[in-house]
Amino acid sequence: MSIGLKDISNATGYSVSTVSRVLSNKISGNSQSAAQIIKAAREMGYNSYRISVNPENRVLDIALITQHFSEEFYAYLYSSFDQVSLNKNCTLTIHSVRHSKSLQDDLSFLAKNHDGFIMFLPTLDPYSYNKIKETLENYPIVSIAPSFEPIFDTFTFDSYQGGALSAKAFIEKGYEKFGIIRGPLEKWEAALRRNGFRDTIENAGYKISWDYKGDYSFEAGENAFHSIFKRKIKNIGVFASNDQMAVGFIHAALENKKEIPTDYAVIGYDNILFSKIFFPKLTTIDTDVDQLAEEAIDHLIRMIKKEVNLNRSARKTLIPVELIKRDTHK
Amino acid sequence: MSIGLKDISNATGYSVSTVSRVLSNKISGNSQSAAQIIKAAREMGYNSYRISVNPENRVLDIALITQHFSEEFYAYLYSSFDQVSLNKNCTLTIHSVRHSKSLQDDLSFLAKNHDGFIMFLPTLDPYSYNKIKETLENYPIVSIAPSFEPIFDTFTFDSYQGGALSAKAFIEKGYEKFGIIRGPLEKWEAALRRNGFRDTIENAGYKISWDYKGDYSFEAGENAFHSIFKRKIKNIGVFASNDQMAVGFIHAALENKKEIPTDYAVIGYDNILFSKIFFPKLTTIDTDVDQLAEEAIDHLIRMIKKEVNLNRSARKTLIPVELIKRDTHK
DNA sequence: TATAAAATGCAAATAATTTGCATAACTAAA
DNA sequence: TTTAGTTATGCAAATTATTTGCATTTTATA
Repeated sequence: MSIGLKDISNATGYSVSTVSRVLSNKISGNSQSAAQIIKAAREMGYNSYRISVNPENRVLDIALITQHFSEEFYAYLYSSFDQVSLNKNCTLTIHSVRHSKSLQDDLSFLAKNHDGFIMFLPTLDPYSYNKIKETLENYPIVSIAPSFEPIFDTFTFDSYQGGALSAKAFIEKGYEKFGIIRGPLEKWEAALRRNGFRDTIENAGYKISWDYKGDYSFEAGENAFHSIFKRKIKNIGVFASNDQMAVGFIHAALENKKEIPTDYAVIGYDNILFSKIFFPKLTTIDTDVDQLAEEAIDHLIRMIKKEVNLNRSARKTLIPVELIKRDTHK
Repeated sequence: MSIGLKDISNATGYSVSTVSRVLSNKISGNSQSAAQIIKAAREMGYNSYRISVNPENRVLDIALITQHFSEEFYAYLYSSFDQVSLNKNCTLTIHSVRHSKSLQDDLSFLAKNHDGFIMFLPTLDPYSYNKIKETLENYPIVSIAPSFEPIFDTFTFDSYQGGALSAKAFIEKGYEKFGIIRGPLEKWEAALRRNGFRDTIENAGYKISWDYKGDYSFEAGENAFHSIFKRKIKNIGVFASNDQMAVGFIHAALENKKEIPTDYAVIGYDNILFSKIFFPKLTTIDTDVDQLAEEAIDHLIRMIKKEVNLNRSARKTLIPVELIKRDTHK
């Protein structure tokens, strides 16, 4: 049922005529009441274009809910989703809730103007996720943020596999000492990368002899080098949980006249643009954002078309990752 | 005047009853007519929430019209505009028209759902800009793309000043030989950066002894080095039109055992994240995207509130840039 | 080509919005 | 505090928009 003046009248307590006059600007507006009515109209989705038409015939409006950060990854993400949604005949709009004052309200509003959400909110806590699920019951949502227990159907990269691939690459080349520069473990994907690496090393009968707790920053990589340098460990395979830390590590190593990969072999994670530019070129784990976008949007469309049962419990789909062999290991 | 079934009926040739039935899903939909009607409804903005209410009392909906590319710069741009629009009590949504089949149609549609546009379409030709201006007559639009002759009120970085600052930095440090790695000159800002650099060099009584035509890519920077290396020029101040080329140049120089800044001093442009990470740390021109966003949105809001006369000819505002002195010159 | 199912348009019925008018609330000046 | 002028509000009537019953046409399928 679509929202009319009567609904806004009920919600605000003003008569239908007043609501009408405010909304057609026939009243200059005691700013009090006018603002109140306008706000309600907007929030309730007065006149919003979301017809009860079969989605089969329609261009779907999809919202990518994210938190904008000034990182290359976000540009990749938006670019991929843009391309894919075009191919699927959807219109994609991007909304940041990074500075949102009330996530519930913002999402409710967006839900009225879109057919479904792709959500990338990696820093959101499970409580808030559940709140969203309650508020937007049965609304089509796909999450692409790594999480332990998914609240919504989730598509995310196989971080465990990424760690395992790195370990395998070192083992195959005959390394016998292994180190890791971890990401912040409260981030689920950082824990997975570490576990994948560690389990594979240990299954092969080795162990991790050096473990540095980083925070994904370039500086953490530099500090990691100084830590390992002090301990005079050498000829070791180092798995960095992201490329920034890997680059920071190598940077500091080069400043200290060390050789890469002779003294320290390094594998990073993310395959950022600079990883192939950096000297030496970085061996790293590549994530195929296009594939992620493709699968996430496919699934969301099926949800919108009610081809997926929204009442079953949420499941998680892992997108495989790949090792790109370059010049910092071997 | 708001759009009703009658208007859609007129536009499509179907009776009001048919339109009504299609739009309320009472007809399964001969896909032909149904699709036609639904499309028209969407395009004409049936039921779209854009009330003729005084913008004073309202949250403004602003669209950032862009072309998504996987470059760090876009992440910066979105992040800045997101933050600023929040402070100004606006809702910002981001729309890519990179793969748009009909720019006119897409923009017309967006215009019905937003109060104004921030446009960043640096690759668009003047003809298309003029087309947009015609189609969306009197609709509030601010452009932030560099252009020679602005069609819309434009806020853009002072690229000429950037080139001039680089030249001055070299001259002050006593350099007497100067080179430039140009961006593609069909890009207006690349021409400006070059002109600013050249004019300043020539006004000081010197001349540019080496000029390489690049395309903003890392590889162009590498090739630029090989070109200058063959010609055995040394002790020269090289201004690269962007950081990627600067980094490419330095990268190739280091591979060939040259010293930076001793053999070649380099100044880049953009201050990308990696410019301070790269070894040696890159001297570069910094652009304050937050300031750009702030001024562009301020102006757009004034346009929406009709505090700016939309009929006067478009003007261009230049946002100053700044030289960040690091380790690749001196 | 026959036949059933779906789509369409007209006009009537219903629903939503706007407006005239009377009254209430507020504002500014005496 | 009073008062005149302005603006806001609600009721009910008027207008406008949308939906629906019914007869007819078109389309799809055997």
